[in-house]
Amino acid sequence: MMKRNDGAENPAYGRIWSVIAAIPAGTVLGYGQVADLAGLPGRARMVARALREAPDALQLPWHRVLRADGRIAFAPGDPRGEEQRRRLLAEGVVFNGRRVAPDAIAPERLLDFKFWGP
DNA sequence: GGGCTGACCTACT
DNA sequence: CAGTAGGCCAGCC
Repeated sequence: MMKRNDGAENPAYGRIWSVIAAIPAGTVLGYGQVADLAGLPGRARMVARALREAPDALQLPWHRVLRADGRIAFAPGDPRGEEQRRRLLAEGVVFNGRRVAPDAIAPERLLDFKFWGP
């Protein structure tokens, strides 16, 4: 019989959560970028699942993760998306309509430096 | 083992 | 610039 909790024990989830926890306030990242920094290229959807399964005890800045084009992943009107937009605004992230300002998206180079140094 | 689902991505129209 | 189509990968019946 399959364990339903198998995904929560996946070590990849731990790396994903670590990357998200290291995102500086006021900046955002795409799911694909998070996956890439976690050493899991092409697994953006796994990042989404990891966020969904993330325990509240970790207090992850989940609101700093959005789509590659800078839009909120949730559908417009979704309470979670509303809260995400509200938290980002509180951090000084500028919204241009549904998308965040391009300069709010952290370049991968910068985060590589943050993790591994020059 | 086969098929559906999803907090996605890229390219094209 | 907005909307659509196909692709990819892992988790769960």
